[in-house]
Amino acid sequence: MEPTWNDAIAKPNSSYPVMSFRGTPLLMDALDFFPEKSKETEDDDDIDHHQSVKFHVDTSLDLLTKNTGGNRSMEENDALETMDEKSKFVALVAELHQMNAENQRLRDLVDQMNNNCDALRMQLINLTQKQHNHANNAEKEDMVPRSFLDMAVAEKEEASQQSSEEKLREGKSMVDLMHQRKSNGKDIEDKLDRGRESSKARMESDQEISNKDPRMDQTSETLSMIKKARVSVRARSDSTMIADGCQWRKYGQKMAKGNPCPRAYYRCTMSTGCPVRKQVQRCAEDRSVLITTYEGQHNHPLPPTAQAMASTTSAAASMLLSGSMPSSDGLINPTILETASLPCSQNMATLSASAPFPTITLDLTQNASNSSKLQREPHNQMGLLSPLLAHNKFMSVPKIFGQSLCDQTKIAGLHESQGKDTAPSFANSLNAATAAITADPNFTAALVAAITSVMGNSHSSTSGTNNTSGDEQCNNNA
DNA sequence: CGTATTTGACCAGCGC
DNA sequence: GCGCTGGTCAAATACG
Repeated sequence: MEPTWNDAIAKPNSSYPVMSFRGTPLLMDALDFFPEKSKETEDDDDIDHHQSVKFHVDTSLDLLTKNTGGNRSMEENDALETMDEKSKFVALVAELHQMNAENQRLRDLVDQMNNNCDALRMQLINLTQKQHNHANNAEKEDMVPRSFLDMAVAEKEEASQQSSEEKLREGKSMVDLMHQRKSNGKDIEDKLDRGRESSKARMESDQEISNKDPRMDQTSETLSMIKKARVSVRARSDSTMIADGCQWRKYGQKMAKGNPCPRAYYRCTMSTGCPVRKQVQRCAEDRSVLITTYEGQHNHPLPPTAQAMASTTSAAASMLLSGSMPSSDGLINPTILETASLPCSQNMATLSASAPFPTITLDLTQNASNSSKLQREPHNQMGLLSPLLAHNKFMSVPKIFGQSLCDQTKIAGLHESQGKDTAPSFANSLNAATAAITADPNFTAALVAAITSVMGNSHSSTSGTNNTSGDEQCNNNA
């Protein structure tokens, strides 16, 4: 059991560095007036620390030896003054130590929170998969005509249960890999490839699984889909791009079918080899609406302003695919999915798992017209957050989406487009997939943060780019 | 001159 | 196989 916030707060580090000659590194950090020198010796052994301590000792001795041979009362006064200054100095140093320790403790807490978040996310994925399995088993018991997906896995269902869970864990480890942003993109690709190979090898070595099993390459398919999973943001903006905190370089522009406005292609330039790309296009119906589609995950640290959108993309991609993870039970075949709106969220979020890439669309334009104040202030879209913020701030976001997801009658249009055999399975799958996405606190918090970020910067030009591309021309023409 | 943008060419996937 | 479309590349161009 990992320590919680309360535990960490209630049990602060008892080894707060105080003024002493123990030679703790924090002492020198706090008093370091030569950071470069300190960095050079930062990785050295304890000998350097002893030398640092000796420096203080020697200084004290120098102060004391300067006044030898003088008047004894003067000596006492100097000693008292020195002692007074030293006590003040000690107090300041102790305060610095406390601030340093507090800073370090907060960093540790953030790390712990991130770890806990990841662990919870994995648990959520696991639970979702188990629910999938239960639903799938119940379906097969109830339904005489099985869907082709069920038929594909029916024979080995019982025997492959364990291997499915192993594959699930494999897939989760792949999702974890996607979150290792400190490694470069090539490393991630290599790890993913190795993971795919090991996953394939594991499945190949599994005598219980037929070579013709359609799930054979589903893990690799899922992984590629994770990389291709997209988050689309619709927002009203007069600028050519929404400000998401990242630096982008335009590498192409195309005229898309059915839209007179060109589509611009950007790639992230905050790090060499960053695989993140985005497409920016104005809506054909309403050219004041800017549609930004993100794809991929950053492989570098992000500024806080970019963290929100990146987290949204990352969480949405991983959770979207985890909800539709076909590796364990073949429950969802994304190619048969179609777009589903979430009416309770007033079409604010749309899950589109249609081929080839699943996409979550965040429609930030729906409520803008409902607010007269917003109409007077076309750039201000904070009103769009009202559906989220009006419900206990961030924490109610999953509930908002969850309610819509629980009402399967609201995706009736999907049932019409699907066969009778596949519709219930699809509805359950979509429900579970979207529930997994929207129940993820990381995603929902990131979603709200991203929306806030976008809204706060929608009227400003995006950092790193200042293009006058065709979409702006299109907007001007419109 | 270095960097960013533009834009036509090229490629892959898909449907017919 | 062919055409269409989306996506990417890279040379040319613009800009600071």
